[in-house]
Amino acid sequence: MTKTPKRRPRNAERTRVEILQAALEEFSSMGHSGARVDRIAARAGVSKPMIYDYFGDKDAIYAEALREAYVQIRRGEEQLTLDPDDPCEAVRELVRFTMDHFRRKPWFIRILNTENLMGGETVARLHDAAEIQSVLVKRLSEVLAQGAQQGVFRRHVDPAEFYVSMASLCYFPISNMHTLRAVFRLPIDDDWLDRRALEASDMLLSYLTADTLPSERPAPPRST
Amino acid sequence: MTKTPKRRPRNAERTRVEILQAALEEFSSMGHSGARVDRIAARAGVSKPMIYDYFGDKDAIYAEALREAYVQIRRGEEQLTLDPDDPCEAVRELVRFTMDHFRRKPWFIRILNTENLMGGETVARLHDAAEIQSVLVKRLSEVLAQGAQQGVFRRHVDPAEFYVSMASLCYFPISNMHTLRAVFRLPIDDDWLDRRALEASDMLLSYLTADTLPSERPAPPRST
Amino acid sequence: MTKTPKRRPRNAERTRVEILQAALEEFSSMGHSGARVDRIAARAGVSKPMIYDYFGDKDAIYAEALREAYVQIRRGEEQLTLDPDDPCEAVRELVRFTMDHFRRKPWFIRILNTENLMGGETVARLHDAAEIQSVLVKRLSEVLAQGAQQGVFRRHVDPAEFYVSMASLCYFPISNMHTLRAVFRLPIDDDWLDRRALEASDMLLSYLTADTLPSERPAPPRST
Amino acid sequence: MTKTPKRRPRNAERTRVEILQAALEEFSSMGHSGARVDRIAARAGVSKPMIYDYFGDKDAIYAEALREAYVQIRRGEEQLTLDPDDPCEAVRELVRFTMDHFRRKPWFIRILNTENLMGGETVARLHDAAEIQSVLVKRLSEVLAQGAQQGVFRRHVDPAEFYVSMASLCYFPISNMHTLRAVFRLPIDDDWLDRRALEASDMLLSYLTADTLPSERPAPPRST
DNA sequence: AATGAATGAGTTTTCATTCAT
DNA sequence: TATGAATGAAAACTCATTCAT
Repeated sequence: MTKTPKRRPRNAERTRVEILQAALEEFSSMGHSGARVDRIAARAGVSKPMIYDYFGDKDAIYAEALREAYVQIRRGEEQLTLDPDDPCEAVRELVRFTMDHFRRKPWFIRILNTENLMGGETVARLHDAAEIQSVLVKRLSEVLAQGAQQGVFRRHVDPAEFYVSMASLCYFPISNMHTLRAVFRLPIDDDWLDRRALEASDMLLSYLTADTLPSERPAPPRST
Repeated sequence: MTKTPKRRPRNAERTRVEILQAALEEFSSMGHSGARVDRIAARAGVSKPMIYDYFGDKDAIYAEALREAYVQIRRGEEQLTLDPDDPCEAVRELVRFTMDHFRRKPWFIRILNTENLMGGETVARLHDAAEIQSVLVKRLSEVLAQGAQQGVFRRHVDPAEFYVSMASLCYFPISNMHTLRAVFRLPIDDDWLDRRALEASDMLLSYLTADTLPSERPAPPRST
Repeated sequence: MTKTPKRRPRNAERTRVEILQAALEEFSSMGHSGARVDRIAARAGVSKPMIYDYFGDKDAIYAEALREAYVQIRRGEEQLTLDPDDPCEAVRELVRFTMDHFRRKPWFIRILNTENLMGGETVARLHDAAEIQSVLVKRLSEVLAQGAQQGVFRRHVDPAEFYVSMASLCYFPISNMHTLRAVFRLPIDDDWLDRRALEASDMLLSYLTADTLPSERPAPPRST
Repeated sequence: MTKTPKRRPRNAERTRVEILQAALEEFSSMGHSGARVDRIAARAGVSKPMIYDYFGDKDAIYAEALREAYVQIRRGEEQLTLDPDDPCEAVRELVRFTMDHFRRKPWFIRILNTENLMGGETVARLHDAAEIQSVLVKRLSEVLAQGAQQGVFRRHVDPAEFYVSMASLCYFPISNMHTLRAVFRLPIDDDWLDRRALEASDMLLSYLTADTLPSERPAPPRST
């Protein structure tokens, strides 16, 4: 007869990590108010008091979970390698990576939505928030420079602004999948998202490779 | 001696509308779980039991508030007129309108986020959800057809898919303004959003007016 | 078959008073930390949320209970009448009254002890604390003046200081009855307290009627 | 490689004493329910399980802390020497000593209050409680006898009862200092307590040296 | 012998919902 | 019709106590 141990073994670091991932999932699937400390404890296989021991209170766990979401995406971005000789392909790769990360780690989008719903008070207090996505923007910056130098891309495209456009096109179809499905009857699944990634790339590259921007062209002659 | 009635009799329809708007604001600013029936009552200037009389329970109010958000945007869209002779300008106008609606009625974006966070169960049950944005898609459809006929736009662009791209570019900078501000230190204000609208138009029109899509072009010769 | 009403009838004022007395008893018998909101609710025959509705939180109930204790003793003091022609008897009456109030309303002493254990933060914030025992001190003041005028009492006895002495002699035997019983094996009961009241009166009157105070007398000649 | 022991071995007796003093301070400043085992451990510089090893459970620590309070006061009383030839001065010295002990070891008064709030169950079970203050009562007894023999004090004064009066006058101004300050605006500080000690002595000596007690004197003629 | 880690059993507090007038 | 008063059920948080190393 084997003794089933009633307590989990003493392992502070492991416990901390498990609580954090559990919290990330709970907060991102239920929102801040909807999240339940009991469920975080259950998901993490830990008793409730542990959570308070490790983190303090619900808001503090939330803040740590939010930071964890950023840390995870940064880890992904750091592994990204881009071909410096083919800026167009590099842009495609960036789009694929972004769409993929949003898709594979659904809690990232969800906890960002939660945070924005709450007015961003917590992210404003994450002291290292700014560094977090710096990796991606730096990569993007290099790609844009490379493309411009090769004469393939227009010049003077701001990397952060361009990142916002790219992120927009990847974020919205995923974050709003449920309402889009209901309202437009769109067939939202992995294939559809792949096609969205392709379309996003096309759109971004059309913009980057256009000789002149539409807003700078002369008004076309009206058809009479 | 006449009894002064404490309960001012109210116009039933007006009361309903006031509760609905209060609910919309409460749900969109606090999320579904974060919303408080007390606060909805207070915002609407009504007693709590009234709310239960008119709507049933919290979920029912939520569902009605969500529908109300869609109804409001449809009302806006119906007033939109587009110049049939200038498809480019029409696209610009659509972008401006969309960005503006998202900006002026912040609860629309916020309640959509809330609904998507919750998995879209409620919107799936709104029986007329599909009709709701039909107006806009129909307008868009006409614009795309017109542009194609004039030889200005590429052919075979799906209006719903194109709408998703347009909405993405308008939605994300607003819905995620707080995290963007914290992470990228972007100067998010009305001017910035106006510039985003311009950039979105340029991007969309580059895509629509491109002779060939980047993904269909032959791979560029590598720099040696 | 009579319907047992499951809810108490709607009567805000009565409910408030009942919660208050229940709180006074609970806090005074269990101390601040030992008091349980559940028990206050049960004693008052009310559900827990009512308590929070009426008072706010545990500390707020405590503060109101403390004030109530003072209000109750003031009500007693206001009914006290003293014979102006017989200052000695008046002092005896005051002692009897004080001892009696302390004995009959045990929560008064107990909540004062609780409050002093906690450092008096709450009483310091009761804005009308100072007026509360003013009645008794004023009565006492008149009695001392009367006695001085009749040549029975010494002059220049400060009424507040004298009150402290009187209260000391009445308070301690009651507040510390349990430890006194255990340590001195004293037969503490109503009779004993009556004798204490008599002894207190004798002591106070000896002091008031002494021609000279012991501390002002010449040192007695040492016995050789 | 030698393991540096994190657990410094400690002198068992010293550890016990430190825990005890920490417990005494914690219980007397927070009350029985308000006391926290964590804080006792922290104050004592010891881990929580240590406390359970040494004492058993919270109630057991409380009981030991209460006994410790009595033990400490007894230690003080044993050092007290009184001039047998000057009973008045001896009484004064007793009062000064008592007031001083109450003032210098504030936890004594506070833990007695706590114990009395709890109904004295613990002190009733301290098997040597009765001996504890025997020293003081014995000294007092000798002083009273001496005074009576010298013809300075009345006879037949019960030492325990007299002790209660003396203790009352010293205890209450200290134990209730916070409420007295708030209610009577008394300037409670060391000087004030010194004056209280003097007044207490005067009162007690007036009583002891009075030829007849007020309660045994004929009623004074009424003023007409 | 000593303690960091863990938890069961509460305790305070909140909130959607309903009754009684 | 309208609402102040009331509550059951659940949530966040605490704390004495014990296990495992």
